[in-house]
Amino acid sequence: MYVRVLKQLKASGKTVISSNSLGKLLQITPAQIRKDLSYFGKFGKQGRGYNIEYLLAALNKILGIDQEWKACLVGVGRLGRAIINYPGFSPHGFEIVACFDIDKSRINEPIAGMSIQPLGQIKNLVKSNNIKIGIVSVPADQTQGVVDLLVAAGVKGILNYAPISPVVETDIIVRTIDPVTSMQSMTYYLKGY
Amino acid sequence: MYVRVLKQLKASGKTVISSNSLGKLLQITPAQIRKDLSYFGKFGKQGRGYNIEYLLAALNKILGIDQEWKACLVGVGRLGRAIINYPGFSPHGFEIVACFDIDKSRINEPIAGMSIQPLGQIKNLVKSNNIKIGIVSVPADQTQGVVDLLVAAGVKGILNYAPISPVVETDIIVRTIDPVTSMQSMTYYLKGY
DNA sequence: TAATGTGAAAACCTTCACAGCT
DNA sequence: AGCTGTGAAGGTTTTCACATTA
Repeated sequence: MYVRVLKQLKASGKTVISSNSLGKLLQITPAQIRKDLSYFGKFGKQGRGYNIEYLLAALNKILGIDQEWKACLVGVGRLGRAIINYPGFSPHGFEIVACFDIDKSRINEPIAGMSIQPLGQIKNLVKSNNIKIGIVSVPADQTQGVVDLLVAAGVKGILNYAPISPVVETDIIVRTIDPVTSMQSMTYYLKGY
Repeated sequence: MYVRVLKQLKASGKTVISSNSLGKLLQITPAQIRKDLSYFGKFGKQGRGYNIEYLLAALNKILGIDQEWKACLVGVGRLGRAIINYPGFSPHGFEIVACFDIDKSRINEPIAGMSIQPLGQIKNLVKSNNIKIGIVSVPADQTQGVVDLLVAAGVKGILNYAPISPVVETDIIVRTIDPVTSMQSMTYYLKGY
């Protein structure tokens, strides 16, 4: 969130921001912001605030987004194709360098400069390309199996688009994107209306 | 998360589950599950566990997903069209009943049984259709404006697909779906590898 | 004067451990 | 025997408030 807003502020030409104004934008308290940042270092100047460019660079480093990350995608259906063609990843240093599908009729089909590979190739390609992130866009009932394949191949992070919570070892980081769950986590607060 | 897993369990034919087994599936402690549920009532039987169907029905009610929710979508570009045609919402009681775009050339274009309307119609249609949720799939720099329009029209929840955090009154619930942010929140833990 | 960084206090959340029910 | 529901304990997170610095 910090990175997202700081980028916007930088683009808008601002150079300095206080925890107070940043808090307004992020809808969190100024104290929270100062405490959050204090865990990683001292990035501000008393009396002035934070230099946006400097703080942004520091956060990029802390978050590990000052480097390129390679990802592969499993499940080249409608959703998978949309993700592969999504132009938002590469400007942020995320590159999808391989994709896989279980459907034999799709193998070797060209897409975005790659060709679709069979699941059997996951281990090879993950290792040889040093891929650390797997994107999973397969049907729910195939998700756990595919996640297990990816983890066995050496992937450390999973971006999961299926509406289930795959079970993984604690050193594997999973982020699930599920619009229905997002909706369902709103309605509780909307009931009153 | 509970609802998601309980549905799977129900589909698999199971009828009862303990906090222990549920914890394994969700990767949280049994005590956490019992405490979570205890805030809303007593749903289990000592010595047996939770009746899956009963707990699921209770949670659906608590979360407000035992009813239909109407939504509208603003921004009928590539992403917007994908969302409108996504078949996952309606089985869960979420129905997109109107859509809007700023682009005049798209007005009245038919899509999924609707026709694209101009932004000026937001207020009318949100009120007349009792729409409580707005889905926003417009470019980042138009998001805040569109969110303001939706809120002014009476929408109480926003599902935001733009990579920014719109500022809203505290009684408005926002959920942002941003794959890049999801990725960026993983890399911190992946740095070591 | 304006704003950070930070101990201390307050608030909140998770885990423990066990009485009590099936 | 097995498992829930729950006070109490233990941790963690957030907020407060102020010394300090530009």
